[in-house]
Amino acid sequence: VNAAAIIHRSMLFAGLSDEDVTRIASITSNRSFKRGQTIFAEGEMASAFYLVVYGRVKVFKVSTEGREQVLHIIDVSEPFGEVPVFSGDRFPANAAALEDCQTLVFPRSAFLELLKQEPSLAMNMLGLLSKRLLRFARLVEELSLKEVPARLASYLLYLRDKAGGGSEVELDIPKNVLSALLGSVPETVSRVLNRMATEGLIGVEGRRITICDLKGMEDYSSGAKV
Amino acid sequence: VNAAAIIHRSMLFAGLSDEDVTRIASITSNRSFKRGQTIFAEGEMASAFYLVVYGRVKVFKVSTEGREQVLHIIDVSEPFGEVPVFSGDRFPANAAALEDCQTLVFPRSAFLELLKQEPSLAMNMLGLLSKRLLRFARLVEELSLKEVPARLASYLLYLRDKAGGGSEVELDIPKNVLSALLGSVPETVSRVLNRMATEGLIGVEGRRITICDLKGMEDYSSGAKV
DNA sequence: CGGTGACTTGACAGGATTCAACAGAAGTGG
DNA sequence: CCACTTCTGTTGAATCCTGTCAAGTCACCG
Repeated sequence: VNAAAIIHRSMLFAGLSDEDVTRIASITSNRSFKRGQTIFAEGEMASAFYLVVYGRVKVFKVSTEGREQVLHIIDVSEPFGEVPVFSGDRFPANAAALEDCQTLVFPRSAFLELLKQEPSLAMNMLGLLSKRLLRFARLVEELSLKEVPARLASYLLYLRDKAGGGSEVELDIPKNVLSALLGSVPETVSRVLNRMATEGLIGVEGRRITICDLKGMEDYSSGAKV
Repeated sequence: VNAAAIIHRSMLFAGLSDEDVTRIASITSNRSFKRGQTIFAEGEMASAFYLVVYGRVKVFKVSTEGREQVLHIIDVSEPFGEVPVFSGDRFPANAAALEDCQTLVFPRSAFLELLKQEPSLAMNMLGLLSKRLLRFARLVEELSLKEVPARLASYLLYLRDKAGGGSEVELDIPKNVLSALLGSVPETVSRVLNRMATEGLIGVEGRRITICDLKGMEDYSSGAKV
């Protein structure tokens, strides 16, 4: 696979010259993972971060009883595991492959070198971390202040936005991963989906969901009681 | 108040020359707030971020029903409201003064200028945002995967660490703010505190708390059922 | 002294997890 | 190609944590 092409496509390295990109590509190596495989575990020493070449990755925490909370779903051309590059030296969460996937590995020290030489790369990284903070702030808000139906409605509306705004959306992840992303369990998500369907808000056929009552869903997602 | 002195003391501007510090100080202005006063509200356009000179600030989200979730307690010499400098242009949360306090205001554009000229400032900011991400990751974990007693135990142990490790800790915030920080309500926190006391884990006298059974508290904070 | 805010306690209700059982789908291997 | 296991998803019943409502105490301040 062409490392330079992927680097070029990622937001993190946007605006850099071709020359820079090849220099960046030269410090990376490749690692592939099979579906379900652990990429790194919480508490492990971190000497590098990753960029997804193809496939998707989940970043998650695990409770003592084994329940998972997904923090991020990482898509193609997005980086993950970058926090310990700047703070702490261990991964603060786990990462595992949602599908067979390939990653580019950026060694910490070499990347820090690059950062110092390339101010616009630092700015890109600041933008990336800020976006992550925005995401987390929303996640905290939903976990603490909203109930499961509101979180689910938010996610469906988010999918709708991402798809460009039709009335049909398709779940991009299995429902057990979805439930872990919403901070719940598969049973509850299944029930809520059912309830929304009987209330006429949505139609459900497997992973394909039709949003019938957009306004109703927006009310749900804002946390209004029904 | 001497802006340069506060800037010097903050982690964000660590390692910069005196010359740089005076230049930085020159772009700031002062704003004071009374206890309880709103500093900024979620959704407001953000043209600047803040640094606490004295007093403390809470950064928080509010639900439609009015319940609060505290995201951060900002101490002296710490910055807040810095996310929209790099991503989005509106504050993602609210900020209010916990006590009468004074802040230094950093206009966005002038600060971005400085960042480009001073690579080590960018590195400091990357470290800061990463620490915030670590904090958020823990917060999400606790909200989603642990119950209130575990969160409270974690916080008490955190206070103990901060105080240097005795058996006596003093709550640094009122209990209603504490409950909003733990993602709960005053009633529940009061009850849990009571339960821990009757179980002999802690002693409670107003805001002064004695940790009697350190191991027991650590078990609690890890989420182990009792 | 009236009043506001911090804190506590009791009763109650309700959302959500847990446990258990099951149906399909998917992937494996002989 | 089919039997078998594994994973995904669903449904029902019971339990429990936790938030809500209501009332009341205590301390502090104008």
